[in-house]
Amino acid sequence: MSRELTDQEVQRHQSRTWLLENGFQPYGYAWDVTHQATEIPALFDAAYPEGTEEDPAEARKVKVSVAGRMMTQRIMGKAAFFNLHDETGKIQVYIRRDDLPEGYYNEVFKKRYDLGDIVGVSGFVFRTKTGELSIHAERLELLTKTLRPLPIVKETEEKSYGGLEDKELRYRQRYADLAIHPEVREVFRKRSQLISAMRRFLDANGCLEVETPALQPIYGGAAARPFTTHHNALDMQLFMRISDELYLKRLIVGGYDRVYEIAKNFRNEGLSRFHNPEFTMMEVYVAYQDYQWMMDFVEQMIRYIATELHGKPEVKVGDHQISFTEPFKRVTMFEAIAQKTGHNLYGKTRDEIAEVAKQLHIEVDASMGSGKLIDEIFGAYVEHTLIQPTFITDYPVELSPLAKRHRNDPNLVERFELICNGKEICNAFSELNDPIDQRERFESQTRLKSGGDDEAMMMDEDYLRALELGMPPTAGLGVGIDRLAMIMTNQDSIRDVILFPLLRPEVTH
RNA sequence: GAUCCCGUAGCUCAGCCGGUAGAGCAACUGCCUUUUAAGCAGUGGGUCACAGGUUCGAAUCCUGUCGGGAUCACCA
Repeated sequence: MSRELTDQEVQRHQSRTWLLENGFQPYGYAWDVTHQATEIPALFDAAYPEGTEEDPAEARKVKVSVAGRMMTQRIMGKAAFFNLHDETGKIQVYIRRDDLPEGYYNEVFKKRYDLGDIVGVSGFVFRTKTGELSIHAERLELLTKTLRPLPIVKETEEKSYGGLEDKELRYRQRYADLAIHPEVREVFRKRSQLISAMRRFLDANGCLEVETPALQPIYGGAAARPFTTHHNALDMQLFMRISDELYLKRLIVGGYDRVYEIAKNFRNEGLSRFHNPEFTMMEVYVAYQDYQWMMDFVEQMIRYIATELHGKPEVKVGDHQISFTEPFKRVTMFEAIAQKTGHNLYGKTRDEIAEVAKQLHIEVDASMGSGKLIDEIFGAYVEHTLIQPTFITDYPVELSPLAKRHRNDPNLVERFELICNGKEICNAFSELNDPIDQRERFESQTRLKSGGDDEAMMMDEDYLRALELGMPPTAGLGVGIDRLAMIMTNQDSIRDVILFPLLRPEVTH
């Protein structure tokens, strides 16, 4: 594939060739980085206590060596300034013709360096006339020649200019987005910190991190359509996991009392600002506990994570200040619906509930059971109104084929979801460990499947065999990491918390 | 999958009641040894997403395609 180069690219290619032909390495091997940009002010302040900064005898004593991209430059004849951006921030560099080897400033720096190039600088730290802390370069080396122009961001105190606004380019060329937008790098740094905080919390609570198959012969653990693939050597159909739930519970049967996995799940469904076909889910299973215990556990975990990320158990999301401080509200699904719609559906028959749904302008068709209807009403009238973290508890049994029946009502299960900023971020239940009940639930799922519900679960005989060996009472929890990351980083699209979101293939004309 | 909006220079955008493309930054050539959106003088750069149609003439109007965004539906 060949492509017409733009004039700026042609010039950069020519510079690369010139450098090679004149004994300069356009792609260096290493640079001894002693400091990062944001460390330099403190270093300088420590070296020059009040009043000693102006003393000429004291000058040139703070030596640093840094590396990064040259992002803006101001050339003034025989001297120049540029801003060097590294992972942590930026620092201004001052270079003078007479400090560099003969000819380097005019022939190499001025003619062959371009914005975006990665350079190494070493020298001493000083303060310019206008007060900006800068590095007076004693050595300057080109470490990586860029062959394409990088969008340059210029900024004043109040405003920044340029940058990449095109969402498509930012997602497709995330490297460019990250390279020029420190705030985007910060979002993904926060995501990483979120996951490591979660891991610390789980580890500290005696949970064992495990790995289970992503390629599964039988998929299960959620209601979703899978991706299908094929193993050649075994000539076998495999599914990309939609959940790791059934494997983790096998490990509980095996005698590990607390296990968790941070897993990529794959669901063959539509894309939206809340859905990416592959997404990250943390699931944890704790033996000898129930969903009430799990509510306390997840509440502590979320509070811990928020505090680790923001220094306090609060976060601003859009126009809302969300607090994880107080005990989270706990409301049953029926109470929540009654509060928002005025209809108490508890104990009502399927047809009575369908009548209410119609009054509430929800499309009802004959295949919808009472559980489905209740879920629809909840989705339409309640979920988006729950901004502060709220536990919704006690779901209809037909929505939850892997959850244990409620101890006080066999039509319900002991399940909760944590809703925050109008979206579900956790789902948990007391795990069903009666193999006979589980078999019946699978069978009713199988009937749904043959009735055309392609999201219904498959019968999993091996999982039933495991339950027949005895699984202790267990509480299980799933946390949507991407959704949680959206809240913790104040992003309103899942694509802004996934480094490389799925897009249609790029077409080149 | 449905509806609406968007696609113009490397980047950000203007032009869109039809007359053959513009600005700022970036680039190039000069001048300038403490600038900071550096400045001053000059120069180049576009199959206006793609393909058709209407028209004497289309970036502009119409149709289709591709890509993206938003909303809706299913799901976390």
